[in-house]
Formats: sequence, structure tokens, C-alpha cells
Amino acid sequence: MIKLTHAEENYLKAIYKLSDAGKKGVSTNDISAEMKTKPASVSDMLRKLGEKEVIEYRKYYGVHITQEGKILALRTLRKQRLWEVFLVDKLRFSWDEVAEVADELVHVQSPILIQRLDEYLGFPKFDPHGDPIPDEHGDVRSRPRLPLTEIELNGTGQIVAVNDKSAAFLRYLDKVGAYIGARIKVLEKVEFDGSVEILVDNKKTIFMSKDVAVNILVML
Amino acid sequence: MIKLTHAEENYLKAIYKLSDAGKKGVSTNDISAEMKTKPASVSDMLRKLGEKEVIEYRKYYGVHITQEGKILALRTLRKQRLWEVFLVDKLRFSWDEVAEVADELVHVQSPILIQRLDEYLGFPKFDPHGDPIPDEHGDVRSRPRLPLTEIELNGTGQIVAVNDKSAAFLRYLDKVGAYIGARIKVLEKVEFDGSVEILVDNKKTIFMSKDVAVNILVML
DNA sequence: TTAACGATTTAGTCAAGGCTAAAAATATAA
DNA sequence: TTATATTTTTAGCCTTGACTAAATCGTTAA
Repeated sequence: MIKLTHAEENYLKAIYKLSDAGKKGVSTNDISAEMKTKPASVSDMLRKLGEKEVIEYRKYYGVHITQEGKILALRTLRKQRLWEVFLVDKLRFSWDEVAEVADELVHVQSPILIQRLDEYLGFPKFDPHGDPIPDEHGDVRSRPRLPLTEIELNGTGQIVAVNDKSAAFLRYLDKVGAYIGARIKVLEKVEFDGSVEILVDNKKTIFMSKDVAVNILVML
Repeated sequence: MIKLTHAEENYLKAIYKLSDAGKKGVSTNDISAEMKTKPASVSDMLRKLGEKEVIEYRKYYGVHITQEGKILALRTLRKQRLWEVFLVDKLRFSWDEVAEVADELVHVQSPILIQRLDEYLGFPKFDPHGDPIPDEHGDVRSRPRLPLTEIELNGTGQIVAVNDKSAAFLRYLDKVGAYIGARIKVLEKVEFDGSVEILVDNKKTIFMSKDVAVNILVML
């Protein structure tokens, strides 16, 4: 059984999140930025994770996560996202407040705790940011989703997730009235700067820059 | 503002719990036993806690907790006991399962989390073992209570807490049917070995050794 | 094809928190 | 009072996970 320290668990989660496309390895610098540590510290950690065989590490060429590593990363994400649901649904946290606290809660070691929490929350499938919660086997039921910028003019859909989970971004969305589950229609697309105007729930129009729109994910 | 590491927080909690009577200082060996670390490690930690002025440390003479330290220790106990209530009341943990998990949860740093948790749990005053939960100011509303061995023959009362929180002891109590809140009457006291026979809720009699009885606390 | 730049790794340091072994202080018994 | 036993502390070492500075690798531009 592979045991990870808290720091290793954090790094592995970051690597998993960064290995989206999956082709090229994840770079040391990217991990450094994501983890807010120095590249030198990352190199050291990659060596350790490589020894534990949760990643494949070729010096100077970035890393790939292994099957074993993926299972562990998904387990971590499951814990984290369940705690986020708990904080929002039960303790009335707003979705921009949950990240730090969930980052700490995720390290509590107790399989039974997570199982009971899942049950207590009613087996949620998505967290407050719309990200899917892996089940106990690591299976993820993901929804097809597109950045808002990709929706065609007059196209409709439903906001299902966000890319950027920073408190600043989420508070901005709260302020303008965009939220997970909102039904939207694209009223205008400005070719020049990529900004869009959308109608939310058939009653409110929001104008947003491209920078905002690419971070909003929509299901058709 | 005094900041404590996780280890320091654990030690301070242990010292607080051990400084019951308060007269003599708490010994290095006692702390070592409670924390399951070596005395040498304790000495080192006491030096650190002394520097942070949460304890008064005179080499070779044990330690006393300071006013500042007491506040921090009570804050820790508040967190720990609230989490224990959560685990038992909401996640259906049994009272012998909560200790380890709560020990980890207690280190999550978020005042708002604890405040919300308290509210969510309905501002409980006692944890699943009957220990009082300090309020946000560190005030403890304690109940007068006596070991079951001190109750006179034919005396009655109510079980309100336990001294021993080991899983083995708590499971034993579950098995024989003793629980927090049970109304009891002392039917017999054996002078020879200190064992007692009690009537629980006017329907079940339990015979228990002195070792068990001293760990059961009763309110008259 | 080589020079230079950026990315990455290595080497050495630090703090936290544990350990063992040995020294020192206190407590106890002769 | 002195010798022994117990408790506590010191000294030195280990691991984890961070850091800085310096060296090295890979890539790109001349």
C-alpha cells in the first residue's frame, strides 16, 4: 500500500489537475506555480513521487502520472470535493470561501469518515464549483461542457462549472448573478475582443469579458 | 498573536488535561506517556512552549500552564469536542471511534468553520463522552460530578461523563448498556474489592468492577 | 553550429519534530 | 551524608519539506 505524506498528496493532486490533455508531461515550472513553491523544491518532490511510482519522472522532461497515482489523486479529489459540498450545503459557506478549509480537511485520514460524509451529503455528484466527485472506485461521471466563449450566437445552455476557482473570480460571479445551474442564452458575441453578452434565467443580461467567459463552463 | 504548530497544539492540550489539580507542575514523564513520545522529545517541546509563553517552564520541576496557554488549550478542546459531536450526531460514529478522527480535524485552522459548526450542531454543551464544550470565550459550564464509586448505597443519579476514553472501555460500556444520560441507582457496594451493582433506567442491573466504576462519572 | 537564454536540477542550509545515548539534576535509601 | 536510582535534559542525528545559489540541460536565435 502506497502511503503519501500531506505534501506529497498535495503535489500529486496538482499534477493530476495539470495533466489535462495528457500528451506532454507536466512541467516543473507549472507545478511550482500551482503549488506556490520554488522549482527547486518541486524537483525534489518529483524525485520522491517517482520513487513511490505514483508518477513517471524523466529529468528535464516533465512528469506523467501513473495508473497508481491517478487512483490516489482521484481519492484526494473525492475527499476535497465532498468536504466542499459539506461546507457549502451544511455550513453555509459561500463557494469562494471553501478552498483553503477544504485543503486542510482533505488530509484527514479516515476512509470511513469519507464514506459516511458522502452518505450524509446524499451522494453528491458535483462539488460547488461544478467539478465531478469521483466515487469510491475513482470513477468520474463527467458532463460534456464547453467554455462560454465557444457557444454560438443565440445558443442556449446551462452553467455547470467554472475553471477559475479563485475567490476573486467567484465573488465577481456572485455579484453579477452567474451561478452553477443558471440557464443562459448568448445574446451577443463581440468578435473584436471575445467578450459576450448573455441572458441569465430569461430575466437578467450580463456583459462579460473574454477572460471571464472562458472560465465559465456550459452544458448544452 | 501566538501561533502554535500542530505538535505544539497537541502538547498544550495534553498539558492542560494533565494539570487537573493544578498545584504541582505536570511532569515530563507524564506528558511523555500521554503523548506517546520520548521524554527527550518532551523536554525539547517544553522549551519551545516556554519561549512562546504558553507554559511556565522550570527545568526539572515540571510545567504550569499560563493564562495565555489556558485560552489556547480551551480553544483546542472546543474544536475537538465540537468535531466529536459532529461525528457522533451527524455521521453516526460510535463514541469509541471518534478520538483519532477528531484529533486530526482539530488542526484545521478556521475560526469561522468552528463557529458555523457550533451553530450547525445546535450549540451543544457537552461532547459524546460528557465533557463540557468551552464557548468561544473559553468559558466552561461544568457540571458537578462524582465517580460512581463515591455514590452511597441506594443513592441515585445520572451518568454524565466518563474518565477513560479508550475504545476498549467505551465498547465495554456499550455492551453492558451504560451510556451518557442513563439514570442509575446503586444497589450494592462490595467493600472488599470496591465493585458495585447498579440499576440502569429502572430496568437493567449491571455489575461492575471498581476499575470500571471509578471511570464513570455521575451527577446526583 | 554555437552562444545565450530559460528551465531544471544539484548542493547545501534551515526549521520542525521525532529519535537514541549519555550527562546531569533530583529524589531516595542506606 | 553519601550512594544509588530515577527523572530530566543535553547533544547529536534523522526525515520531511521548504529555501537560495550555483551548475547543468535543452532549445532557440544568430
